Amino acid sequence: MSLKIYNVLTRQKEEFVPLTEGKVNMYVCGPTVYDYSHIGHAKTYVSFDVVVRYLRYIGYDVLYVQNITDVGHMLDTGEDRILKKARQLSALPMQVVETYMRSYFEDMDALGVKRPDISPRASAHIPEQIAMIQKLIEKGHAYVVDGSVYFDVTSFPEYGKLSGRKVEELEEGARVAIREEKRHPADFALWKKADPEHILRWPSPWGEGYPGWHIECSAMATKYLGVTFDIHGGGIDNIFPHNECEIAQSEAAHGEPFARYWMLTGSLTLDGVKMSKSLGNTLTIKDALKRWRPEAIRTFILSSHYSSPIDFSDEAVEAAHKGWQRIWGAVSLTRARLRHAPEGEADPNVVTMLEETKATFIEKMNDDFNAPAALAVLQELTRNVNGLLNERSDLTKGTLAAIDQLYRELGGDVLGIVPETTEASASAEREQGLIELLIELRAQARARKDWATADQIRDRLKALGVVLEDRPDGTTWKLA
RNA sequence: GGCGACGUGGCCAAGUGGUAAGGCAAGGGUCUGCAAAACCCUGAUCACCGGUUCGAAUCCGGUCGUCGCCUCCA
Repeated sequence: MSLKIYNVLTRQKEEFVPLTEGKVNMYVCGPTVYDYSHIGHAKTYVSFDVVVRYLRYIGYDVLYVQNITDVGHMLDTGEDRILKKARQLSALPMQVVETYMRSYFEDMDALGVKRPDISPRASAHIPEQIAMIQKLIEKGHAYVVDGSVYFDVTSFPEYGKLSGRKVEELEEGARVAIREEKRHPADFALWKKADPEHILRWPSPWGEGYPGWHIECSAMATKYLGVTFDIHGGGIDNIFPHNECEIAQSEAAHGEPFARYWMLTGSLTLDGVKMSKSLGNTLTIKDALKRWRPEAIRTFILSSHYSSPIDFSDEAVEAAHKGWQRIWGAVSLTRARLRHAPEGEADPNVVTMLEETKATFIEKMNDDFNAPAALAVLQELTRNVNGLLNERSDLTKGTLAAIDQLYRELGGDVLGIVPETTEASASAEREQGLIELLIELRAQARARKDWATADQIRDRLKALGVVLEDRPDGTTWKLA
């Protein structure tokens, strides 16, 4: 069975056939780095992280480009977001950019999001953007007015094909254009003339200015992925005008299709309402990570399809966390048992079960990256594994290693919710030794039915965050 | 006002024509010194109305409701 992707451009689920066999060129709109990243960013980039991980898992050579917007993104007041923040902090614009870009990568690293292969910055690609604008002017798709350049939407009949909007409708509902110099209210800026106080500025054929917001993505995607490439991703909230403008600029400039498959992620609300600065209900990734481990947040995000909107709430994340703990418990126990298991080949029956699990998992992911269904497969695997762990004391190293390996692939490599190492192996050797010593002493106490001592050890360790569980084959421990 | 999405058991959520995955919560049970964990068992006819069909959660029409976009947003 082959991979199918819901293509927003055609509003259909289509078989995925890359331009070049075995290779995927992919672009995802990145953040504008003017503040700390919030959990909405987490939803989008974790979603695409799993897309990239899966494409690689099934053998594609993926080139993943995600921009960093550090100039050109205007507020509706016409003010540059970066400049506004810089003024608030009395800092240089590039200090602001540097601060929040580093913060963004920190957050993504913490969430287990693999870094893009290229993270191009808009401010580092001014010449490419200018060249593209010039091409658009030459081809009659853009016009210059007093040092600024605008894209002429009437010159591109397909404008609106992604979002389903029509220029005529836009005109009706459009607010009074702030810049009267535009010929059509829907025309958008490619290049803006810099006012004297605007310090983010570059020389151009039209005078000192700065690029519009949309042109960077077109210019950088083209530079690194080619005129036509395979997948373009982003949040659904950018479908208009941003994504629409990208298509218009690129296809008008090159006369070739831009991205072939468009994948857009659903938005995230917080306790039922959209996050917004004015309501003050934003939750940064850093704050979320103080409450939940990254795997819990990833599991929560992957519990709904990437294209669905999700609502972030304590209860929902907590439920996802519990579900994750069940999987992680089975993985930890498998690895613990592996250390003392008898040598031997893998049990053929278990191997068959694992193969079926893997096949089903792939089937689900092939269906437009259905992570929630894939997660359910992992849960069923976990039920089977826990059953084996409970009932069979004779599991060999081969069997246990095969189980561990499947979790590493599906839960680790693809979904990124199964860590490489368990707490036991990750923690310091001395600490491990101390815990095991206490477990031994407690076992002796239990043997002589000294429950007071046994419980004291367990309770004290629990207070320190070390949870003991007595099983038929011995006591295991894990970090809470 | 325009465009679009959605409405599945207490909660979250898969499932797009053949009699409803999974997780969380709840109840019962097994195991256990106790606990924890795990395992087993128990529950929905899919917002409502009408239509198409041998047959629909799944297609069509309508009603109600929720949300997103249309202006900056991942």
